[in-house]
Amino acid sequence: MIRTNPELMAYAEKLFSKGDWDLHEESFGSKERIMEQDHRYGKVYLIREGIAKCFISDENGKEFIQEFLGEGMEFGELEVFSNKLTICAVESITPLKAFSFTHGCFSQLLENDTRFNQLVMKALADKIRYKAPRHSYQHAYPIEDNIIRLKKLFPEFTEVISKKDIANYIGITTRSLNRALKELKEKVDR
Amino acid sequence: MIRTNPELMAYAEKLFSKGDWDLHEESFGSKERIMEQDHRYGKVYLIREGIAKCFISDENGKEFIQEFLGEGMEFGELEVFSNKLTICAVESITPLKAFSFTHGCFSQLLENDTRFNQLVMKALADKIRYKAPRHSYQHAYPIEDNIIRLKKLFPEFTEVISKKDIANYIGITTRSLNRALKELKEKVDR
DNA sequence: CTTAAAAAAGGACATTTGTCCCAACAATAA
DNA sequence: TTATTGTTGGGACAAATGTCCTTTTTTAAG
Repeated sequence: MIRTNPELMAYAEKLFSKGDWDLHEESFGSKERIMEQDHRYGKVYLIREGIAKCFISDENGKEFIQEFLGEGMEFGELEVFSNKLTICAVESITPLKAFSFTHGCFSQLLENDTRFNQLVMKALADKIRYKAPRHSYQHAYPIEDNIIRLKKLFPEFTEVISKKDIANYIGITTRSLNRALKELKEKVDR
Repeated sequence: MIRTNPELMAYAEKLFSKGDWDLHEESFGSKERIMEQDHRYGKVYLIREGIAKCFISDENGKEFIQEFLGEGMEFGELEVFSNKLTICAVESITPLKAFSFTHGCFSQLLENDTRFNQLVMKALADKIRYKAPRHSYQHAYPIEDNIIRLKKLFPEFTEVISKKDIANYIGITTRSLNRALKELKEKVDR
């Protein structure tokens, strides 16, 4: 549920400590908006510590959470490859520390550092791999099954992430989430 | 709705005609299964002509269509980056012509051909960009709106793609699709 | 042309999920 | 402390969607 990428994380640490790249560290408090949807930025971020959410919101203000980003996850990288606006907003859930690459620096690394190139490529591939079954599962199974699945994957999810965010992640209303949670509990008690 | 990638297409043509890479062309009839889910293959395909569907199916046999692949779209590439099993099955809808790269050839191209590397990276990024709003939209809006949207994007979609596939793409049953289509028609007639 | 098989359309009913509320209980600021 | 706002939990009803089945239409096969 909260995605991570230790390999990329480790490599970024190494690049940072070497210091020959234009790599910075930035800090954010919790609930800070780091990127807006449909905007243009010149930076790519890589989370060093903390959790953020990446979401799309529609004109009615409904949020649909794409991913919860943990250590080693990047965002803002898609806009390096195609010169378009952001599709997601990103907001910190906990306080955050992140590396920031300028687009220029990121491109240069991609071009000159084979290992970096591979890791970024793999990170993109993983994002695709991860999304596919998730959405199909959410459509095909009742809410309850989805929650059971989340609990297995990430037992303490209710402690870190708000109900609203969980609902927006599954793509349902909080009302439906509560109903499902209640029915689940009743089943366990019996 | 049916995705394409002209840039990558053009570049693959060029590579093919030069002939110094181990690149082959393969042909398939319609409704042929080209890749199974949860399997391992040693090839990456790039569609030269025709349309295919890429889908996940669950234990009950329900299909959820990820993408309709048109000219210039690749599949089987994710498995080059992480050594895992396929997540999707791929089946031709129309007769198909496709380039096939061995994993080895694909990797070498990635490493030695900067332009190819960029194009593949961009193709991955586009797959991510494309998926995000699609799923959020499908959740947030009633079926009717989704169909109207599809019609605008791709007016002739009912002629090429079966109702069943369209339903599986939107993530609904054929019954619901028919209901929505009927109501739409009635609205237009009035 | 005839028959079988597949795809499309839709009726009737059950179930799920959403909408619109309101109440209880924090956490926070004044 | 007292408002105030936000989060959580849930009741009652409405709307959307799915399930199951039957009928019609289209396509393919003999």
